[in-house]
Parts: sequence; C-alpha cells; structure tokens
Amino acid sequence: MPEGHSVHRIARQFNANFPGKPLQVSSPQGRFTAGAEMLDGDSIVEASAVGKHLFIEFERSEHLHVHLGIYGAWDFVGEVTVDATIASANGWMGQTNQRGTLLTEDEIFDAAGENSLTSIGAPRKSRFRFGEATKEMTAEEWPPEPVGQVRVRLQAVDVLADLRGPTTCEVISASEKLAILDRLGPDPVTTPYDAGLEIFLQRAGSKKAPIGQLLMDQNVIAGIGNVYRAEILFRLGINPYTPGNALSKELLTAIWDDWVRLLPEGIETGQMMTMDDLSESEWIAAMANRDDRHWVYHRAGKPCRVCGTPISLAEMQGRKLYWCANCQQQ
DNA sequence: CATCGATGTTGAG
DNA sequence: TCAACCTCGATGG
Repeated sequence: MPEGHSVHRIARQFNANFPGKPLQVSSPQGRFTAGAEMLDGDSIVEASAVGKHLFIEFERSEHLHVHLGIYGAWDFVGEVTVDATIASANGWMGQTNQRGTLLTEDEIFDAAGENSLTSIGAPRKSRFRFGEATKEMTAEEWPPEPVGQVRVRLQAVDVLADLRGPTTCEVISASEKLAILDRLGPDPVTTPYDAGLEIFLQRAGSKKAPIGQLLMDQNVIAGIGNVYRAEILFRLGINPYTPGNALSKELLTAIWDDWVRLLPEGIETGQMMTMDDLSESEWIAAMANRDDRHWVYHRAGKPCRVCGTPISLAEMQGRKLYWCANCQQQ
C-alpha cells in the first residue's frame, strides 16, 4: 500500500537511527538466510528511496534492496526517533494539547501509551508496544521476540527494524542498483524539477496508453500508486481513459506539478491527504476515516464531493479505478 | 472460523 | 489477461 511517500519515510527513519551502528542481521522467518549472512556484522552508511524502491547501503558496499509490494511493512523498535512526521503517520497528527497547539514529542511519547507508533508500510498495526521498547529496556526485554513472519531483522544495540511481507528483499551490488534507477521514471524528491518534467513529458506524452495506466507505470513516473493515481486525475479534471499522447503539454505538466506537491506533503504527514482547504469538521472526519481524505478513491457510488455525480468504478490493468465521469472530462 | 481484499509487480500463457 | 507472490485486517458466518 505503500505508495512512494511511505518508502521515503522509511528511508528517513533508517537514516535517523541506524547509520554507523554494527548490526546483527538475521532472517527469523528463514527465507532470507543467505542474504542476512552477507550483511551480518556490517553497518549502514545511508538509506535512500526512489519511487517505491528502498536501498540501504552498507559499509562493505553491498546494498539491501527492498520493495514492499502490496503487503509489506517495516516495524521500528527501540530508540526510535519520534518526530512530528512519525507521530502523524500513526494517527497523532492534528491532535492538540490543552494549549491548543500540536502535541510535543514528549506528549506524543506519553499519549502513545499502548498504541503502536512506528510501523511504516502497509496499513496495519505495529506488532510492538511503544512503551516497552523505549522506556528503560532490560536485558530480558531486549531484543523483543519477532512477531509474525519477519523476513529480515536489522538489529543494533539500541534499535531494530523488522521487515515483513516484501515482494522484493535482496542484496545487490552498486551496479545492479544503478540499473534499477536507470529504468525508473522520475521521482520528484530525487529528480530535479526540470529534468523530471522533461522525462515525464517524453514518456507519458508519447504513448497512446490511457493516462490512468501511465501514472501507474513506474518507468513513466515513480512512486504513484492507486490512491494518488485516482486523486491526481480528479484534482486536474482528467479522464483516466484519455491517451497520454492526447493530453496537452500543459495538462501533463500539471500532473507532474501535482505530484511534485503531493509527494513531499505525504512524506511530511505520513498520510495521503489529497484534499485541500478542509473545514475543521472535514479535517476531523478525514483524520478519523481514510475514505474522508480523498476525492474519489474508495468512494464508488458515493456522490462526488464537487458535483454529486456517483463516483464511477472500473477495472484498469487489474486495479480498481475511481473517477467522477462529470468532473473529469479533459 | 473461513474467506476476501489491499496504497504492487512479475512472468507465464 | 491472469495467477502467483505474501501478509494480515476486515468481513461474514
């Protein structure tokens, strides 16, 4: 589920808490034993994200390449940095204290209590309780037993990360990493604006495939998934079935511009909040319910928020496609 | 309890 | 086009 913003958040979390620390690397599940042995004892130089791909560079110059697919998620446990972005991803965003200001980091720690805090990826609860991992861990409590199917555990002295459910988890070389980056379309966070726009215009504007399909093609533009696809097209009034080569340069540029805007917002907030200028009641509803954060995604049959027309639903390339047939006619 | 479906991608047919 | 991959929350009995 993780679209591009989640993967950038994971890279950020690794960079905040892991680089330079010697790691015990294991595969509790047993399906990544050989790879774990290659990395065991090494330490992380830096993590990076491009599109939905995560790369973790190790001192011995090997790279752990992870793609979460549709189920994957990382759990971070231990001395985990909790900044506003992490807190927001776990539902604390928008909550205020008695002074009416956003919760401070300490208040989030306290408020978290028994709630999960640091699972990033597929929308599911963390397998660990925040308190037990951060408050004066004893030798018996650390490290916590893996819960569920953990493909790989990266464990430092004071923090660990568990990966479950990835579609890809492999050790690759620098050149193999470059080959992946080479074919990926532009990611607004890692590609300069002008260069990214040029590649997108060329790859999307030259194809007769419907734009709804092109936005899901990671070689055309990187990091967009089913939610952002539906939402961006609605925001710009574009029909998902319009061929890429039938769209004006201005509209294609508007798509790139919208992704340039939405991706950093998603990274900062941890949420795919694709509606703007919400009233207070709309904001509260959106924080409580995913479906209230979107214009059309997951709203088949419900009235369009703009014109009231029932939202359409169809299959495109085996994925659910949502759009408003009235608002999206470009 | 069983079954379904999901913010994804690959490869077989 | 479709099954397979892989995990687990939601849904329905």
